Amino acid sequence: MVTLKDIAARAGVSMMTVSRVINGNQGGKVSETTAQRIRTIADEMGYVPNSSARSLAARSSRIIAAVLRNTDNGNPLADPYSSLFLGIIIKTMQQKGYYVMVHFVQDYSDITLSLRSWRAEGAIFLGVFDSEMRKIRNENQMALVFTDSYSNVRQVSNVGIDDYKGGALAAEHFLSRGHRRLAFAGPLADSTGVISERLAGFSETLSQAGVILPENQIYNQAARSTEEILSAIMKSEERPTGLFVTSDQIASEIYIAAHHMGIAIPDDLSLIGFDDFPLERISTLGLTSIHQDIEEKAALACDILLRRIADPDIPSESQTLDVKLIERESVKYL
Amino acid sequence: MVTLKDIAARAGVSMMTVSRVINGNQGGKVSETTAQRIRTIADEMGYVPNSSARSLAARSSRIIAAVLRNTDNGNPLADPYSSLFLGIIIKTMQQKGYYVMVHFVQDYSDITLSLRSWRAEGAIFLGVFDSEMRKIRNENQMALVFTDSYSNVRQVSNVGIDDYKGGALAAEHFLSRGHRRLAFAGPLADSTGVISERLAGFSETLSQAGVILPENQIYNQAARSTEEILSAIMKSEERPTGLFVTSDQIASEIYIAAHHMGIAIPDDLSLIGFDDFPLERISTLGLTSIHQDIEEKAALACDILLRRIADPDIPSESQTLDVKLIERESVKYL
DNA sequence: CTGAAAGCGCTTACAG
DNA sequence: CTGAAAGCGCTTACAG
Repeated sequence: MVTLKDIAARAGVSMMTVSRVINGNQGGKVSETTAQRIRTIADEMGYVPNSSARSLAARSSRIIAAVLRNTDNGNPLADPYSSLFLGIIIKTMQQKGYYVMVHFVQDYSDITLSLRSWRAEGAIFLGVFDSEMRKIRNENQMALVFTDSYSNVRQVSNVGIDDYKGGALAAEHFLSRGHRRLAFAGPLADSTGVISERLAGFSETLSQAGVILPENQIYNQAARSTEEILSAIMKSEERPTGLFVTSDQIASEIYIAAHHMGIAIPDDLSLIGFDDFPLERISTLGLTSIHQDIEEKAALACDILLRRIADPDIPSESQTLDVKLIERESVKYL
Repeated sequence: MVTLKDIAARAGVSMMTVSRVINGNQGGKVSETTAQRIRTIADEMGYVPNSSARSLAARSSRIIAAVLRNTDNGNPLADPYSSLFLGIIIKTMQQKGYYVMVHFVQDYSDITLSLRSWRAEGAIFLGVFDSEMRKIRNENQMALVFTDSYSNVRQVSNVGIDDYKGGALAAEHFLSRGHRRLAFAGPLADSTGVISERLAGFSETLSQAGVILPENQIYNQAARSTEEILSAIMKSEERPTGLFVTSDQIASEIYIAAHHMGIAIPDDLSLIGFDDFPLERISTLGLTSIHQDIEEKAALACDILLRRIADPDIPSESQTLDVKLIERESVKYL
């Protein structure tokens, strides 16, 4: 391995001069002539700085940790939403000269280790960490940004969307189309803020219009297959005419199961999804969905993180992005 | 930050003794009594080893680089296949005590930098790196494993599947069901070995049975929308009765576009996908598909990499996993 | 504009 | 079973 020392020897200068040139000669501290010469030599020798050494000496690692909740089935990246999000983070951070290490964490003790071992300068959390948030923040003084959190812990940066409004928009849309009997499906088991907010927005908006979302029309999609849910809906005494699901992913499965079972969407059952996931499939499907801007959300998370790294003293910052309903053809006029 | 030195001072021993205990007291070199005491103190003080320092001193980083080809649209993790694969790699490596850094690379020069800067002990490449493979191997003496490569470079480890056979199986299945006019769709632009092998296996097997796959029934899915392809197929003079696509992802889009356009699968058009992607959607769809075991493939890539890290002198090792056809209901008997 | 010294927090290699 | 010394490859902080 070529080191600064090797280059210094070859160039007949001190390591410091080489170091300054490699690091961009801050403030014109090295004459352009020597700088040029050193750059040429470094290139010739194929010099690549040793990040560990730099990290150790400068106490600055340029590492960002992306922390994902390890799901039971075992692959956090099986979820297209998380994958897309992570991809944007990696790309953005890389452009800014940071390295991204990805950590899947199961329980709390994993987290501190992940963050501290490499002296990560910042961390972005994907998934639900509400219950550990306070401890994470207290034990780790680096820049942290959470996503989609509904914890009440103060002094924590978070990027989320208006999930309640998303549910409300779905309800309003159904109501405006004349629907009065509705159903909801989502991964309730998570009991994450995100899902319960969407449900709350949906059911409360319905209530306000005098429409009740019956308890038995709230389906836990994590516990039952798509077919089971659909057939339960279709067999209901007071059969729902519309179904709101908490992701386009689920909506997609509903479409296919429906097609299979001879249920026409929207003729037999209207459907609203969530995410407006940027995929040809979703638009071809003609799925009406609550739009959230994943790109913007991820970019914002990076942005906040980078600002906190640059100045650790700025106050924590939480932002809630707006959502809107994208109307396509999956909701029928009654 | 708590350091070895702090612990040593508190315990009244040398740094070396602490170091040995922290690293698992290799070979019972420290008495269990002191070891116990040191562990307690380390826990109390919340000691987390500094990986940079360790990496620098031991010349062993315990970092694995996952290198993904940066796609034009910009997010390599928008592809569910890559995401799933990466997830398995991260999970597996983490279990073995390695850290995974993810790099998106555009052109060749990015790669060496990514690998060397942190002195990664190994790297797994996802995507097509055939043309740079030789240079990558020559310039980086760490353990490397490529995936789905069709380069003829020797002394390189690769994990792939029998893509040709996959195409052949699809052809045989169509033939056995009486199909004689067929079409193919995939991202030809890539001109990756993977896609052209699948095409070759498909078209050559057809040829051998006296069936020609016409040039104009080979669709470049990267250049045309799913609807365009479908309508081109349906408008053909000699209308194909079956379509083979190179991923379940594409098949999924075909289903939806077909549904939209009033084309029944398999009644109007039979369909075979590729991957047998582990998703409820695919099985609900009833898609007949060529199965490849992504879990096994990723695990194998990790396995080979770890063995090469453990012993750099073992010969490079390329493995080709088998594929099989999973029959569901998307191919009609003619 | 350039450099000598000290140190970041560990491990290796040796000595006892 | 334990430790003192040297060094990994850089940067910081200072001096000139």
